[in-house]
Amino acid sequence: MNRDLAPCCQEPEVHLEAVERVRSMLPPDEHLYDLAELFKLFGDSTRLKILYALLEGELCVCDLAGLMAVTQSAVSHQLRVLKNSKLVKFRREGKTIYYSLADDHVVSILSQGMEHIEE
Amino acid sequence: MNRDLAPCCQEPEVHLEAVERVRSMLPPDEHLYDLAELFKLFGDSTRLKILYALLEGELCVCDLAGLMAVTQSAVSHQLRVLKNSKLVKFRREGKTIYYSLADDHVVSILSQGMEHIEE
DNA sequence: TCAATATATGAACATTTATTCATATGTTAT
DNA sequence: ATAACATATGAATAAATGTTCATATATTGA
Repeated sequence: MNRDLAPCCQEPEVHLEAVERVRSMLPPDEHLYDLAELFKLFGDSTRLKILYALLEGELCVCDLAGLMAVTQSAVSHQLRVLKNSKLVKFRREGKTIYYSLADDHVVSILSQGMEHIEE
Repeated sequence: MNRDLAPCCQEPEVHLEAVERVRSMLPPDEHLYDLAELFKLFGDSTRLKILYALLEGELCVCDLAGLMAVTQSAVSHQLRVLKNSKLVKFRREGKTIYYSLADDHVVSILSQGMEHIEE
């Protein structure tokens, strides 16, 4: 890693001030990495559909699979991803497992994104 | 919630009501697909860093490359992605090309995500 | 116990995606 | 026109990711 690399290719002085200001305000790399991981979760239409479906309330795996015309296995795999990331939670009732949203932020993130789309 | 009901897989009638309600409220597939594409843009730490850097104002490609210790080529490729998606815009000044955010929504989407991370 | 049902999971496969390298394009100054 | 510089881009490579298939686990009821 070249931390003290010249800001601008051959004439460092030029944008040095702006670059240093930006550098000091950038979130730490670790945060950026986590944030990317979060957005990645929303970056798949299967997972998005699951999240949107769960906005209305809890649903079981079969409900979700039927709703979105996707294999039970595919839904299950994606639910695991969402579960591991603490975006959904679940409760068991006999053989059935009901999933629901675990985090209010999900709603606001979805809304912000959709607002942008609907322009 | 009145979930004192039987499993769904083999007896579709059971959660049928809930499923139908959800189905009627789901955004159209095309929207979901577009939304996934949007979030995918935020789902890479290189692109995230570019967007965060541009929050402070316009920067040229070399500024960005230097700032984030990444190849000029890599930055350029990602800038093209962001440009094609209308998240950044650019202006030319001689040999230098300055990039800046093209959309206010970028800020709010980033904020929402970061809020979630910082818990 | 065994069969049936709901869900989870591992492995394989196909697809997407980000980076690198080499080179091309476009701009300016000489 | 040529050299130098800033940026863009195509091809290749490697890594990550989503789905499918087959099978495993867990729960219930006979």
